[in-house]
Order: sequence, then C-alpha cells, then structure tokens
Amino acid sequence: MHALDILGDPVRRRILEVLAAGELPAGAIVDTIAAEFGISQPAVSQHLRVLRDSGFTTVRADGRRRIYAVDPAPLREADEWFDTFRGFWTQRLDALGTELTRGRRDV
Amino acid sequence: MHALDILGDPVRRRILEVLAAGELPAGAIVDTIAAEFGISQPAVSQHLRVLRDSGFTTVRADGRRRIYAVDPAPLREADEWFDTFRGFWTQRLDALGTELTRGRRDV
DNA sequence: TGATCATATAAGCCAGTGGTGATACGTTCT
DNA sequence: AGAACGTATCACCACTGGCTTATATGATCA
Repeated sequence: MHALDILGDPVRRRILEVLAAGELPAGAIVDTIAAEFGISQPAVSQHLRVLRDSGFTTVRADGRRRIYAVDPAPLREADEWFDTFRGFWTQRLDALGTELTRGRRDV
Repeated sequence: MHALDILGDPVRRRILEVLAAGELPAGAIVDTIAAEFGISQPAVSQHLRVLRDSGFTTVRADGRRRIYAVDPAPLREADEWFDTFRGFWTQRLDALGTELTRGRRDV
C-alpha cells in the first residue's frame, strides 16, 4: 500500500498535523479529532491503528496511556512521489533544483 | 475536496506519472493504464474525468482526440501539505525540536 | 480486590467508489 | 450520407472502508 493511499483521508491527515507539533497521548488526539470531525473514540482509534500499521506513527506506553508521535519515514516517501512533478513549479534552472526546493523554500 | 484525496488512488497517480513526460491523447493513456491495471477504457476515462474535474489535468480537443496534460497547480497544493513535516527529514541546525524528537526516539 | 480509567477490538451497517458492458456523441473518412 | 473512430457517459453492481455501539483489555487507584 502506497503511503499516499494512507494520506487520502482527511482525518488521518489531521491527526498527523496535530502530532507534528509534538507527541500526544491517544486521549488528547481523540479529544481534538472527535470534536473537529464529529466522530467517536473508536473511529479515531481505528485511524490511529492504520497510521501505526503503515508506519506513520510510533507509539509508546506510559502507564495506561499510549503516546503517539510522528514517524517521518513514510511521509518522506510520500513526499518523494512529487519529485517527478517539481519541475512544473520550480523556476530554478540549476541541477540542484529539487534538493534546494525541498526543505529550503525559506532560504 | 483536498488534492491529496484525489491522489489516494494508484490509477490516478499513475496517469499523472505518465503525463509528467508530456501531453498525451486519451487513447494513449488508456492503452498504458488499461494494460498495467487490467481495467477497461471506461474505467480509465472515469479517472480522467476525476483528474479533469479536480484540476489536475487540462484537456484540449484535437479532431476526435482529447489531449491531456498535467496542470501542476493542485499537485503543488498537495505537495505543500508536506511543508509542515519537512523539518523531520531535513537537517537544519536551527531545527531544535526536530533534533530533540529524533534523539529521544533513537535513544 | 473491585472500581475506574485509557485505549483497543469486535461485529455489523451503510455509503461511496471503482469496476463493468452497453451506448451516446462528435469527428473524420469514403 | 453512412461507416468508422475516439472518447465520454449511463446504469448497474460488488466491494471496501469508515462509522457506530458494545465490549474487551490492561493499568492504576481506593
């Protein structure tokens, strides 16, 4: 399953956005996501499972809490899919275009 | 509908990859995609419709042919979603948060 | 130990999506 | 004009995926 297949869901994308700011216990994620999307705790938990299983997050136990964090590897893989197309919107003419554009757009 | 929702389909991603090399008539796209995925002409045509409707491609008529080409705008928009996460995999001396997160996980 | 908390799983329902074959539409050729 | 071509649309069907409620699991607290 391609990483972009996993990201083709607004709830999962939002979970990752929330986690981008830092690790969080499942409960905190549920509070945010369930409120924003109007879905239940199990629904969020099932999305967390998909993200776990596909490697987008890591989890560690802390008592009865499960602390989730972003694992960037699959995100990077998904982002690399766009490499083929960056030439369409990159004005750089030098060979380093791709490298420079990625992650250095603020330079 | 978010651009990444459209890209959450392997057939549509492949169509865009094929078009990345240059514009093509629908028939040529059908030949490639139908063969690769074992699907019919209408199936491919319906994916082309989705890509058209969501702005990923432009079309122009050429006699009885329809010439498709990549429109980069939605692709760029989709790619921008990853901006939030690029700090995770780009080495920057000032990205302290990222470094700390990585260190914690690796240790 | 029993109650409570935090989270995950189970089972089932339902809507949406992507597939199919048939067909319509517009263009070109003879 | 009619036939053939290239492509899109239609109507329908099956499957998947995300949701729900109910419940299980494991950890902590009194």
